[in-house]
Amino acid sequence: MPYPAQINREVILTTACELIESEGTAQLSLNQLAKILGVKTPSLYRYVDSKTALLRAVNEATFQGLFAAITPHLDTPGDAPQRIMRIATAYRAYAHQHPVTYGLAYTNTIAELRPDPVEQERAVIPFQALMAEVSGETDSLPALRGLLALMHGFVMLELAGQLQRGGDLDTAYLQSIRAYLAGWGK
Amino acid sequence: MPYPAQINREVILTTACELIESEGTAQLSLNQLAKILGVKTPSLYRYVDSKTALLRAVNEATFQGLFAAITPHLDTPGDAPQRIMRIATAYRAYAHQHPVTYGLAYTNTIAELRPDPVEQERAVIPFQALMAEVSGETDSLPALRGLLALMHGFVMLELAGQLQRGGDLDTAYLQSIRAYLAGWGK
DNA sequence: GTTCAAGGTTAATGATATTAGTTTTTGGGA
DNA sequence: TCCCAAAAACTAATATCATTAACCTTGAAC
Repeated sequence: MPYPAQINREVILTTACELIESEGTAQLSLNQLAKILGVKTPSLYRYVDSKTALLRAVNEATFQGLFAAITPHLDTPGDAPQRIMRIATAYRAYAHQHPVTYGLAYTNTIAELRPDPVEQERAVIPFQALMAEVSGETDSLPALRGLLALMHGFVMLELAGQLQRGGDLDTAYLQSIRAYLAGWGK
Repeated sequence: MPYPAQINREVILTTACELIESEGTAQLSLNQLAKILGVKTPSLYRYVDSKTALLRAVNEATFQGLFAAITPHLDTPGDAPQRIMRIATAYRAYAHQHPVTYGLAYTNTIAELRPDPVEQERAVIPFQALMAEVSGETDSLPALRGLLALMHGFVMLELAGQLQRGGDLDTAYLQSIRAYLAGWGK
């Protein structure tokens, strides 16, 4: 391997994530990214097809991180609602730890930035089995979708600064999910 | 009034909305916008401070449109859950009719594009009173937040192409909200 | 030491938002 | 009727992007 590489795809991706998280998505330019990595801008194109492809990779990493954060809570002690509450808590915690990249990943305005939706849906199947314990098998898919919607929607409204009228958001989140599960349990 | 204006802020805004909705947010450039309006790009700056300000105005219009679409259902016949279901249906319908601008409005990745959050929260107060009929006064704020989260989250996941495993999304949406309301009603 | 290909650089292109300075238009006052 | 002031447009220029093409640089293998 002549000419040892100064950078690689991995470091580009993690640096991009950090940069986005600290400066905001709009501030991410390949110029700035290259400067931080100590390299000229066109060099990045040896590892990344385009800025769009880079952002899509960032989004894929976000989803992987998110699922890595919540999956361990699938097989924990307690009944289904208890485990779902733990998953919901971990879900929100992850979003709070990575607010900008989380928001970017779930931003639908640019279709090219979306990871493969089929892959996405597949990762969620184990959670459907858990939800089935609450809603019954028949309704497990719509029940899961509502749960995902509730978690995602709450977190997004929070991150968008739209839940600022006071009150404890932690308990509001848990209360809402508990109510949702109770409603399906009937 | 010397030199009658060829454009005005209003037509810039509506054209921008149309352009975003038809071509996607990323495709909106001031050049293209100016060309459609039959004017050179710098002329836009007489009416709009910056592209960011224009997008914020688009978002404000989106929120106004959304609330205009759901508010009429506040005072309709039936009990509170029935009225909330009508509101939820109208909410989702609006998002489906304006998918791109709805997504843009709720995209938190760029803080400068957000309309005044205080204003936002104020607009939602009448709905809290309705929610109180289901949850009781004490819990009306968290219960409302969960409802908004559920509606918004569901719609966003839909628009982001993340609910593609089949099944009837219309009934999944309504079922989930019904379950949520039932859970609070206990 | 020559070769060769991976990795990096320089230079250039076209699009972008934005600003400064200039020109065009026209209604109201002379 | 003519002029003029100011509103509203325009031209020109700048800086920053992402991206591409063409050219160097390195160092391991022969």
